[in-house]
Amino acid sequence: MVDHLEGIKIRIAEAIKHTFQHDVHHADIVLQQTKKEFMGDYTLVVFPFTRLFRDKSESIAEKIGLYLKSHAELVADYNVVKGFLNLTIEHSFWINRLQLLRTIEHYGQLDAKEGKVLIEFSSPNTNKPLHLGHIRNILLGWSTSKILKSAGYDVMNSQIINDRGIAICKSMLAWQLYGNNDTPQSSDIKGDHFVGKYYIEFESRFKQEYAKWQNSEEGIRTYSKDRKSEQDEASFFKAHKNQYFNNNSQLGAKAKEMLLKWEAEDEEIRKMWMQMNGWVYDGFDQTYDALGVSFDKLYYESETYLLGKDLIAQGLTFDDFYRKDDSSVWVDLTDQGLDEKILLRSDGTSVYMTQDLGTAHKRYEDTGATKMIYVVADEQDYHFKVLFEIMKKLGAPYADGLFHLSYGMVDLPSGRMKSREGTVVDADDLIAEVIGAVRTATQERGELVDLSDDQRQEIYRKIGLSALKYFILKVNPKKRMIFNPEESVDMQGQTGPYIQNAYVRIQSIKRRIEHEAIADISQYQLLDPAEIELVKLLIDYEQQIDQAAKEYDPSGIANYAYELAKKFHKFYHDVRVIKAESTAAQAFRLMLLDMVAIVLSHSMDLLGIEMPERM
RNA sequence: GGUUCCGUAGCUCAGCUGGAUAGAGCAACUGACUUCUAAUCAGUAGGUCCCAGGUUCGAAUCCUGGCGGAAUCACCA
Repeated sequence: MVDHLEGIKIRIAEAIKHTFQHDVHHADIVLQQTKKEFMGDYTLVVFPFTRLFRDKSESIAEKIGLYLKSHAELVADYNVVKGFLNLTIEHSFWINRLQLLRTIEHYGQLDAKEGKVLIEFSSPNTNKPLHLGHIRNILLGWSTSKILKSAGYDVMNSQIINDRGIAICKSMLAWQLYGNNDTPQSSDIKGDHFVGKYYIEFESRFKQEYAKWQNSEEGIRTYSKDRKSEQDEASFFKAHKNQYFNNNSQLGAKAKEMLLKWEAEDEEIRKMWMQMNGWVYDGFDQTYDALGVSFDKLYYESETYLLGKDLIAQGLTFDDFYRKDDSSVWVDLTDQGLDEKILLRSDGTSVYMTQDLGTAHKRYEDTGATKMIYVVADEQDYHFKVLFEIMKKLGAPYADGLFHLSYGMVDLPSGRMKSREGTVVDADDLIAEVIGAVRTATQERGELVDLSDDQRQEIYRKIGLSALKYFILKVNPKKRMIFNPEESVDMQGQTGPYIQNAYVRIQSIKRRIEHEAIADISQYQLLDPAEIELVKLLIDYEQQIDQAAKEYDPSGIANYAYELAKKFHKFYHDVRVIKAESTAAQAFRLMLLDMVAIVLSHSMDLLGIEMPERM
């Protein structure tokens, strides 16, 4: 990664050395973009120097500025406002930079870095289809993975599929009881939706059963016996639901029996389980495909849920791990401001944490990854703090490379998504809707009429997904976000389609220019402000990637891509390319547009967004 | 109650390790298409950066304490 401003910084360090006899390393000098209400390109803030140089800020700025103007060929002019030294850079600098960028083979691909990274995202349960919450997770995971690759890491995408447990047994049971041997094929329903249908079926049958029980003798007796004072009937039965499921429910008993049979590897149950999960995977694959994401390594909970016990056995030889009288195993994390945490139940069975410890270790053994990123919603912040802390106590070699990419929940304008109230936004529906909205909008505009139907569909798909993905990724991950379905299909303003439109406009210009640009670009001297703005952004790109990778935050890239598109649209409005005033100007602009298109496309690719050639 | 996260324009969001008069988009209003695609551009209006202290030449940003919202604090996953 080159620091394009290094030349200027070296001169500033030199100016300081010469004028104030102080050694400042040029890499420590921070230049910021000059605010647009002032004259200049970059600004040096000199306030920090006042004490060091025993001089007034204006005077320091003036002296450095004067030195630069006479000694630094890149600095065309300067002005001082209070403690701010604003530097105007020679136009030749921008031309040089652009030419340099154009020679870089894969601009945006940073130097290879040490260490293998494994990133886990999506990680669904197999009892129902993916929804909007998964979409945020998947987009964040995919984009972060892309960004890390671009920053030079060797990255593997992974997910752990929660394919076992009581939830899938509910779906299986309902299918067994009420399914009439239907299949996704026979009923023409996508596999994951098909299985989800039976999960809902179970829940609704269970609800009926429970309601009936509440009015039975036993139900009434339980209520009057176990209710807390001032607890009304509705809230009592709401709280009692789990207990009912475990102790009284016939459906509950059957589901639990099925789970036990599954654990005992009952042949018939395992067969049904494989069949139903197979349907779900077919469905998931379609959704992943539609979103344009893929995984390198899959883990299944059914294969990992027993892991971790060995690690805990080892842990018992360390401080802070101990066995209680009832033979349950605990770890004491109070020295880290956390609690004591159970790792093995008194009957020797494992808990969620046990499994996660084991899985992390297995992944390290499988892949050698020393950085592992978990893309999981912020409701599990505490869990991961504890997990990572235990790993440290166990002395795992990858313990310092563990990172929880915690993100906020997705709310609807009406509030939280609730499956019980049917407000969950289905992933497949959403994808179909955004593409449909684009189709309608494009047809209204009357564009693309000369293309084949297939070509048009492909463009609708790219635009629709860009609207959806950009809408989600532009928000800082750790913030809870409000997803407004209407705004998510907006195509104007700060949106994916706006950025795509910039790219499309460039392609359109290039299609209209037949000849190769042969003119000497350095003959072009009087750059338009819009052109300078573009070069400034372009030379900043790798810095943006580096930062996004350090912070595991795609929103920075999303905002950058928007800024670049915005500056381009301004350029497009202000400056002619095809009817440029000179051949040198045109050659410069074509080179500039090539770079802008490359960076727009690359940055959007980091977000998992494809560019259409027309729209 | 403990811990963590969030609080910026009517709405959705930027604001990098502290820097100039806090920025975008949407919505509202006004202009610009015989011009390289108007999914665009230019402009108007819109602010107690939750509140109060503190650190600093300088605080939306850092610290402390409040207020409001969310999550979590299971021998659930």
